[in-house]
Amino acid sequence: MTLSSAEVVARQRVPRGARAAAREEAILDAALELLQEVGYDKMTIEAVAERAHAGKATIYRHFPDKAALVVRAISRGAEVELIPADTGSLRGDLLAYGRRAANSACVDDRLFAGVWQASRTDEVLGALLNERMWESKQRAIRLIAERAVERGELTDTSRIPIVCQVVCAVVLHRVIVERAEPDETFRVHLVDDIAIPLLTYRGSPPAEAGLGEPTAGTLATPRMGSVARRKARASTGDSATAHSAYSRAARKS
Amino acid sequence: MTLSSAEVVARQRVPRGARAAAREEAILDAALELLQEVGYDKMTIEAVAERAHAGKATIYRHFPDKAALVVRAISRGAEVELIPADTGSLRGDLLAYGRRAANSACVDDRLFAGVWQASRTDEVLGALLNERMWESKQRAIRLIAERAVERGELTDTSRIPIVCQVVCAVVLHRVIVERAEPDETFRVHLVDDIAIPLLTYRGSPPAEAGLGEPTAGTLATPRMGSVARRKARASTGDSATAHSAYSRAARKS
DNA sequence: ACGAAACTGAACGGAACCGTTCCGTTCTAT
DNA sequence: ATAGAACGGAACGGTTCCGTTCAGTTTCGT
Repeated sequence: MTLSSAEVVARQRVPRGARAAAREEAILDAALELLQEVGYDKMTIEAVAERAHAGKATIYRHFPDKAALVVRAISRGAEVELIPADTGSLRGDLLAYGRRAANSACVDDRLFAGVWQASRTDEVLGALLNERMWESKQRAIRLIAERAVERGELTDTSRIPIVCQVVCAVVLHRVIVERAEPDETFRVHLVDDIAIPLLTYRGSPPAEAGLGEPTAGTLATPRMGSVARRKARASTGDSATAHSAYSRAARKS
Repeated sequence: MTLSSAEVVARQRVPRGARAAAREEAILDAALELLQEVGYDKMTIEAVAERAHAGKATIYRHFPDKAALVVRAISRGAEVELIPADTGSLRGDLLAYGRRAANSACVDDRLFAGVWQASRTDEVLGALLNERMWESKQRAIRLIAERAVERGELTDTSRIPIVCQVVCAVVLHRVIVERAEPDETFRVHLVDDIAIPLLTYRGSPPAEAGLGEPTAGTLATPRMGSVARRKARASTGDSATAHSAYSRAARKS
């Protein structure tokens, strides 16, 4: 009569042991590959099973349904955070990070494009994408910029958020719209022609008036939950203090 | 025995007349709406028929299949090119263009995200997206920058392509990743904190060494055909002469 | 006004895919 | 070594969607 909640919720136990872990890994790898190759909708469980040399039954023994499999597959790669190396200079840090992050950025962005539609109706997936595609990279670039401030290479911190946004955006554009890889030529271009000019620009400071939330009212999907955003803020410690009105408004949401 | 090619190819004639044109318009409108709401894969012919108050048979009388319907729907909106108004100043032109283009950019970018996966295996769709999402906007921004050069507001033309790329990228990022609208606050930010700093930056000129094609070899989809690209080059007349090595390499492809 | 063309709505076959179930085999824990 | 857990493979219902066909109605051209 008294069933533990685990027994009620988990209708069939998830397999344990060494073999089970190996199969699960193969399944998640196959799923992640297919997600960026054909996207969420065209990724079939049968195809995942075939690529992982697994039976469909095994997949459903490990994951309750397709959505859960996708969420697990995507969150798997996001577990290791990429800490930018300290090369001693702002430009060196940016280029070094670009080299290390190029491959994963390429994968991430294609993944993002393949899963974006599905993430509009799946809040968990949306939060996951937001973290992996965007906030994680924001943190890395912010860290690099803050080290440059400590070195004295940079005095104006108000433009750091802008560069985070622009760098992420241009890489996404490169991979998705231009359909090309972020190769070395591109990375040098991104650092020398875009990031550094924006960071060192000495004009009137970023506009301070006219805040206001971005008007998300007409968007079909509710904006992201605040969990991931709060987590990001905590981990970066808000050490860059002088942000433009725009970036402050964006963070507040 | 002697059948005209039209009779052979078109197994059933496409309806003619005033009513047919009206139905076709309603169908294309419905398709375009659904494409940005749910994406290519989840857009069903039944849903298009229902939203257009049309029978499915009518749709298949006008279009051979789903792919053709989607291509026609997307190419429809791209027919009117948005010519930026001349307000007398660079900043004014950029803001004015931003205001006029904000709505369509929002639609375009969501559309892009919804159709991107399908465009990887459909070359026609890919070329269409490239034109509508990217080259069309590039031309507009380039025109604005060239007018600023004529006015004397701008002397260094080498950074114009960079700004085209960055502006398009940041708008896409705003709509797709940040999932917010490109409202007035954002547009001012984009112009004052990003576009103008990049255009007026006076550092060492964009790098001249290390050209090389972007390595698109590992991409599953063949890069864009050259038709749309050639058209874009012809219409802008190559009047900005001094481009960085990066932008020259990108154009050459 | 009247025949032809075009339309809506409904139904259908065929294919794909999800999630489940069964069976015979292989691995694992003890 | 052996019992039981986990596996691959195949098959199955149920659902969805594509593309077609067929009735019955509305609109157009002449």
